[in-house]
Amino acid sequence: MTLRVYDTRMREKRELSTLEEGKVSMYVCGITPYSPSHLGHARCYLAFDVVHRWLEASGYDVDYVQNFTDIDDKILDISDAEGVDYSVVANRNIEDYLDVMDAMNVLRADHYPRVTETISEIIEMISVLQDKGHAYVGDDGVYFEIDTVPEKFGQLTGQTLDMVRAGAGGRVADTGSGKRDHRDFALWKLAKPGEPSWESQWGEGRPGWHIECSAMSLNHFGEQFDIHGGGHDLRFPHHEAEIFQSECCTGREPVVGFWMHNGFVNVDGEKMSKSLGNFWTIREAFQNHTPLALRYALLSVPYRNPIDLTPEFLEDAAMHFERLIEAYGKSLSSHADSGTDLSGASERFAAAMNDDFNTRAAIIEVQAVVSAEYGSEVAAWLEKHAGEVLGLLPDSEEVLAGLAKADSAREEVAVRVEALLKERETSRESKDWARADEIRDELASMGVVVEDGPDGPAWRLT
RNA sequence: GCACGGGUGGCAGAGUAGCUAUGCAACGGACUGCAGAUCCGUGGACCCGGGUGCAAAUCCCGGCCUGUGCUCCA
Repeated sequence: MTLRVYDTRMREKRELSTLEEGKVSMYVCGITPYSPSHLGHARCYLAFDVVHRWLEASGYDVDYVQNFTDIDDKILDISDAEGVDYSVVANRNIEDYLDVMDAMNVLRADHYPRVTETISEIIEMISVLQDKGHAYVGDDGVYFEIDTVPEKFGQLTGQTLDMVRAGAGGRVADTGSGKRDHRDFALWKLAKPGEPSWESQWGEGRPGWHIECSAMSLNHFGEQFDIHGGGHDLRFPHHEAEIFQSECCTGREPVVGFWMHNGFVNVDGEKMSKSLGNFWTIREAFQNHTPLALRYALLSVPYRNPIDLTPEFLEDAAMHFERLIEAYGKSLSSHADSGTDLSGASERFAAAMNDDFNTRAAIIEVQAVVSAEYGSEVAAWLEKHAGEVLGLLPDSEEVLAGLAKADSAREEVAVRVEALLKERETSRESKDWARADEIRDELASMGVVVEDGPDGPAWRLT
């Protein structure tokens, strides 16, 4: 069985092939830490977490790099407003990001390079580009000149130079900068008074947005690497700019084997984004749903499709998640093998994941196993698939502790409940339905649900 | 406007030519004083119009709708 991955550049699913047998170098564009992370971020890093996990489960040795853009205009805006150093804002939001990702069982990347720790490599890369004639110095910074390699344009979006040159339907006014052409992009921005800056041969300044990723990937992986991931919105200009920078710097192409882009989280059919202001932070979402239930929700749609976030969607996922945990807990406590054959489920699960990481189809297999007869083999299967690969399970100790806690809560009220149930049975025998229902209501107010069955009433706590 | 995606039953979402997707919801039955849980079962879809094929949700052409990108953005 082969793993097929959709590549944005070739616009097709292809069998994964890597530069080095058995190894995968993966770079995913990280956050700009100017505010707490929102659900759009969660979706992205959850998606690539599953990519990471499945590659490892498939036997690959994955080297995963994710950057932090810890200096940027918006960070500066906020640090100005608060009267603190930009690093305070960046560090605070990076911590928030790592916390919520940990809570959602996102495995850490191997490296988290920061722009401010990559300045010398960035300057080196820009000067190579300048030496090779791809960059020029403008009034306010250094720019990449698209016209030096026009054939590289449009690889991820299919746009041609002419159509962008034409002015995007009149939307491109003056560039307000020292660019020669509005399609050129900044490599180095000269500092305005009071801004944090670093020394360079072009003057005090800081890196443009796109160059960091090229410098970091070159730094960690060398001239080429296997997978580059990020949100769909980064295809242009960010990722196309990276192609220009990296390939013009090293002369090697393609810089990236597979470009992967995740779809958006939408609210009312519109992209959730900080600029539109229609976002929920991950922490806000935690108030209504547990981190893992949220993880379940966001993985229940294939990573390239948009997710339309509604309360119903989240509640549906939370329900499935609870069933999963219940099944896992019961399987853990049943020490005997129930003899269920799970090989078909394993095969279908693997086929789903091998088809461009189709977590939706994989979760359907999990749901099928959840409704199978519980036994120790079910616990083992769930740990391997729902746990290791999808990251949906808490520690077994935690689940068992939850069960124990529920048991003791049950014990606490058991005597009283049993007494009331006995009285209710007496009422039922004498067909005093009013009294029987009254007792049931009373139990309900204690959080006890009564379910009559052929063997008499059963009860559980809500 | 241009580019790239997507339009499948109430919802989510598989399916790239022929054989039930699946889950939730709905409906029916069993069970039940009622309710709930459970079990069994049922119905229901392929945006529109052309074309190619013995056969199209699936391929081709046209149209419509929608998302994203073209500006900071996961």
